[in-house]
Amino acid sequence: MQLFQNQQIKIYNSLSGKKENFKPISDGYVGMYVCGPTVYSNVHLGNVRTFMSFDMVFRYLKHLGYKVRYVRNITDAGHLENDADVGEDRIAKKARLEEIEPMEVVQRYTVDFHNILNTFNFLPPSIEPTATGHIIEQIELIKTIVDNGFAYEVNGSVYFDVHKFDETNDYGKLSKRKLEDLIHNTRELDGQSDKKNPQDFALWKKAEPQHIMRWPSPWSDGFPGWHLECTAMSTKYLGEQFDIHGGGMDLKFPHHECEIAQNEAAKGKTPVNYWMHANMLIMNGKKMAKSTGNFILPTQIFSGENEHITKAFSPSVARFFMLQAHYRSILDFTNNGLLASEKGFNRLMDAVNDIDTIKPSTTSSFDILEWKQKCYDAMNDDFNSPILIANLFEAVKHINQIKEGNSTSSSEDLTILKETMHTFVYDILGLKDTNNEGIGTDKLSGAVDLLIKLRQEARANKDFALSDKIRDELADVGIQLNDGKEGTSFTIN
RNA sequence: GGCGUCGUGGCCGAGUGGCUAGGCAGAGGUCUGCAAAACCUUGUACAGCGGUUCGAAUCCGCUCGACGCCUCCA
Repeated sequence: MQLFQNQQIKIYNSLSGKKENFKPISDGYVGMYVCGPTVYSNVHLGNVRTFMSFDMVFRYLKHLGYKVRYVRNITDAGHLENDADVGEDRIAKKARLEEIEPMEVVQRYTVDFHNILNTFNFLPPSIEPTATGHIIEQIELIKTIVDNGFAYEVNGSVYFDVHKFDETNDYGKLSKRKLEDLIHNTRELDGQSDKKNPQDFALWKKAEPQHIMRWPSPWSDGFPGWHLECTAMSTKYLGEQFDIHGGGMDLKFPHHECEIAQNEAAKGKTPVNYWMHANMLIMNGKKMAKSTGNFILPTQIFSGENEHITKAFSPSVARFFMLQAHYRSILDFTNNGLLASEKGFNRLMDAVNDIDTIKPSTTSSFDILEWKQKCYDAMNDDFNSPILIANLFEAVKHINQIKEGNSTSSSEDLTILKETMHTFVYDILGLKDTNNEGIGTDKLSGAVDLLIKLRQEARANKDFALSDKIRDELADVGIQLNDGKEGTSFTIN
């Protein structure tokens, strides 16, 4: 394994609001935690974007030679739909509606989540813990927080005392909120509340009699608060302090803020060195969210069956589309954007494939090492994939110019070019050449090659009726012939 | 109402105190029997109004607009 740890990465840290030089706690090792999905329905594309951003981070850190422990949880304990003390949790609600066990809901959508991520060519995380598998750790954590005086029990439920905490610590440092402002702006919710203050959040909730997902605890039969699981699991697998914590921008407050508070209250330490937040994917200018119905499912993109798109797109095209925007920017999902990305993606892949057919020269007209460093520089600058992609297109242009005889490359440089392109395109961006999959590996290419030969003969005999018939009918079944200087090749659409 | 992010050429989308982002579309060209595909060439944009500066689209202030969070949410 080649090491590239001399590359200095800068990460935008949400906590400081600045780009900071990345320095892991232990040299050569990185601990990264990312908040995973609540598995109560199919993941939509917005969810995927967040996880894709961190998949790219994971891939790049690994490429640099870091030993990365990447923990991404599955939230399979239901949490309430609102902050009132009564109400149904999302998983239980789904279970009731579909007349199945809550754990069937969890299983169904966990499998769906994994399938979708596999289709998008995600690397699996190192550990994928579930909330329900860590109830004991969560109860222990609550006990510690209570012992430290930062939580109180009321009627079998335990709440985090935000006001008490804020006397000695800084509640709101991540989301740049002041408790003072929160007091004035917290909405009054219906229902009786046991909380001392509306800003307090639940660590443990006593279950109503009909609540199915419940566990025994010193306080009541109940279930843990939502913010708790991430603290319990990140601490267990990454330690009380670790390097990177990621998640969607919408989790910054209250979820991540509460995680910090829980850690500080329990361990007296601030848990995370670098907080990273991926921005939202929007559609039609509005946030993609299950709760509003404004969303698109990955399977609809692959099939084209959604009113917002005119055709199907491959997973790699969708991936490429999302990586063309920086992870901290809001990205608007549009059909035109996908269409543009698809063409660009195909051009990129064609060029990567063409490297093998290039004839080397004795000299190079392109500074390959400088270009390679520019690729690293882009990624080092807070994982700037759009700049990286711009650089990759510079190489595409170079490759095409060589083919045209307007540029040259030595064979050593070609080797570096190919290696670097493969590294960034396949290993780091995680793209796959889906369009040309299957070509040359089955009997199809032999058959098409025969048709190409027959068409060549027809053309030589000036039998254009026949040659055009072959061309057009192949096009009808999705095989496109490409006439070039070196003969005719084909692509499958 | 509070906090925060943002407003870039036809579209998408980077970045920066003075020097080309990139992709798509458009235009011109090469190739071709004709096409398609491919390739080459081509664009001087940064919401508005003030201010700082030798110089700002980039820094500061205000205005307008969009979005996000403040309640489950990637």
